[in-house]
Amino acid sequence: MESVQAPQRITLTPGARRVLAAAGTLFYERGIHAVGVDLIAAEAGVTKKTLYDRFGSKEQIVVEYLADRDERWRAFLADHLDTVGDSPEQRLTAIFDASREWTAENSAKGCSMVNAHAEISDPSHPAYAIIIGQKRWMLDLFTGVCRDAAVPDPETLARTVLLLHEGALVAHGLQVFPDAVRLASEQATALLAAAAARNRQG
Amino acid sequence: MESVQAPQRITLTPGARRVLAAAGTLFYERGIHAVGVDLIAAEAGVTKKTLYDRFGSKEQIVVEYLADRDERWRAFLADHLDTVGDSPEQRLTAIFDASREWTAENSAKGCSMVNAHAEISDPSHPAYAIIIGQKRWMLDLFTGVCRDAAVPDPETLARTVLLLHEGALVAHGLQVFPDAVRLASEQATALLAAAAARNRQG
DNA sequence: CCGAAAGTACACCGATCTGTATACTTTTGT
DNA sequence: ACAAAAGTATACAGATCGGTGTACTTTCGG
Repeated sequence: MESVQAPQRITLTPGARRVLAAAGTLFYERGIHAVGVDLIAAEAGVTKKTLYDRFGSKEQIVVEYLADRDERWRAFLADHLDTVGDSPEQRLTAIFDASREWTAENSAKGCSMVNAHAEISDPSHPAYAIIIGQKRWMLDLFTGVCRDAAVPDPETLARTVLLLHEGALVAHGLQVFPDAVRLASEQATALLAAAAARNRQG
Repeated sequence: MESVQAPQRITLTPGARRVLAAAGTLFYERGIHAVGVDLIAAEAGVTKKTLYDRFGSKEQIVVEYLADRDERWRAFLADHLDTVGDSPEQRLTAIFDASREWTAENSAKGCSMVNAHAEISDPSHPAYAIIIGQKRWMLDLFTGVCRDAAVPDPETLARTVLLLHEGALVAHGLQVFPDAVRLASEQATALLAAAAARNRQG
């Protein structure tokens, strides 16, 4: 079943692909409102005409930017999950390992969804659904892992793991201390192990 | 001792105070780059001349906005800490209680520092020091609490508590699930208690 | 081989952006 | 009482914003 508010996507011609790549870097590094369409077009080596023929509006570029990043993150994560076994411990570790790689390569300034949310005030903006959707999806993912583990309250554990994960992205982006995602990983797996042990004894 | 990079502050005349109040609301709710000086002046009931006579530039308004919010948060937190005893458990709970109140009243869209960071690319921007400074200060605060508690590794525990705290602000701002700060509070205090118990036994 | 799709080059539009200038009035501390 | 500080009203400047229009060229699958 599709999401209730699936955003409208466009077909990506070669030029559109370069626009999306340029917009992705610029939006993430400088912020959405700080980047103009002229700069995006110039950076992509494309005329503004082409840009508007493909995307129609700057808002649509923003939507494609977030949807594309969301898509790539989920694929990246799926690849990592495919390499490990079915045990909850292994899967949880794999998720955080993926996050660690991803942040090192693509998210030095923190989570693009959180950052985009800071610049969008209107909840009816089509990008809103993507942002909230990814966080809910991550929570559901953690919840599935925790349910598979034999723990007393998988929903609460999953929420706690999400807090650690989101906190780590922030701490990494603001460079509060080194290797925040690794710490989050260790603490999350420790919580899972402790909850499982507690359940076996109680 | 003062911070190495203390930002330049201005004297707040009545007009400047209204500008700062208006800018605070607008910047937080709509984002910094999305708000123009004309709107700030109009909302403050002040002419643009007055605005520029007091602040000199929009960038300086941004600096004052963040410095003021940082100042008010620290004062708010100090008030809460004054009402409780010296025990680490009480102080940690007081910090999260303050956060819960603060987010409910002033931070429905997440942490203003994190949100501002999303819009500022230049690390030499005077606002940068304020943003990073607050997070480091929060980490130091948590570290102090954990050191006072008899736990094996207070620095790591403090970092973990910071992750829970920052994660909660994000989860609250994006409304991933209800009462995220309360969950973070419960989990943080549980971690502190567990670490203290482990230390007494080992 | 040909037509449609995709692209280039470039001029242009109205709105909005940060910031300034001029001339005058109100508030306030001593 | 008086001068300095703080304020109003308003017009303006130059740059940039998102977005459009026209005329021409390139690419490529059936």
